[in-house]
Amino acid sequence: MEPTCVDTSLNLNVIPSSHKDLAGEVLVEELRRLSSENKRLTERLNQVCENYVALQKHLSEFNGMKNANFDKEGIPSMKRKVESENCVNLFGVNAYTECSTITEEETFKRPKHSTSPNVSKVFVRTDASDTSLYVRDGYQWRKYGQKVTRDNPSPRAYFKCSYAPGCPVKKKVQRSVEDPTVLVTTYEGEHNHGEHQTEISANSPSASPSSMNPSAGPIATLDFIPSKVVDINAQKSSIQQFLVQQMANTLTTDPNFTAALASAISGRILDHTSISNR
DNA sequence: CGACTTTGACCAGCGC
DNA sequence: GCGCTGGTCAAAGTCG
Repeated sequence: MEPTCVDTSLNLNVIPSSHKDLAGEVLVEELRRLSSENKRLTERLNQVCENYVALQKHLSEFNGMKNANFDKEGIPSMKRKVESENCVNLFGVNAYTECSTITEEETFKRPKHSTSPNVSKVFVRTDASDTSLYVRDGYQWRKYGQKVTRDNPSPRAYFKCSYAPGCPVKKKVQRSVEDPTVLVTTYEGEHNHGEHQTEISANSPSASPSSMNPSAGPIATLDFIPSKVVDINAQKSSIQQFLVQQMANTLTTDPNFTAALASAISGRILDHTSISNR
């Protein structure tokens, strides 16, 4: 399966050569600026696509290795660490990916936790300057502990879902060893309350559904289903959709771009009417 | 005043 | 059995 990337490059080199007045020059300048910005975004997108391809390759290699181990031993090894090296953030700022896995280590090593077999990980990139351990995901969490673990100098925070009374879901949040700007969030269990739109981003203490503001920044959105094997094609298309939406949002919310577009269209219309009036 | 966070203490599993 | 480690508890502090 060949990963395909969305071609979002825009042809912004539509510069009317006959228009040499002041407004035209401003517009040309604006178009140049937008062209360079578009180029930057295209480069960024290419980088994301490359990361995605690398991740897919990594995943297929890992799957091959895992199957080989099962064939050889019949049972999964309890010592294997399977997750942290195989889950990579696909995006840049405040974006995430999900690794729907059941941690073998936790399932077999600590029987007392086997009542919550659904374990999944989410990676959220944050600002380098930010040291908080809060990940906004649409649910309300109550922190009940924090611990420094042996394999990671940054503390691990423990949260329980307080969105509904008696909800068994817990999550652990810890910064990645390799990249301290990445928050690794581990979810355990399933919510016993109704479905809820989940929006994942970093740095929102005590995020409650009512306090969420979708316009407050780039927030990735997707239905979060712990431990379900997500179809890779669906993932791909959702990623592409997300990228296109991000691009469209960036352009449509940019007042400079919309103003330039409006003046360009009105200029064209005026041109057209003045020519037809002659 | 209630909800939430912080943080030290405690508990249980695991390896030696 | 003992020490290490991760996970949880609960009292104290903080905030709106």
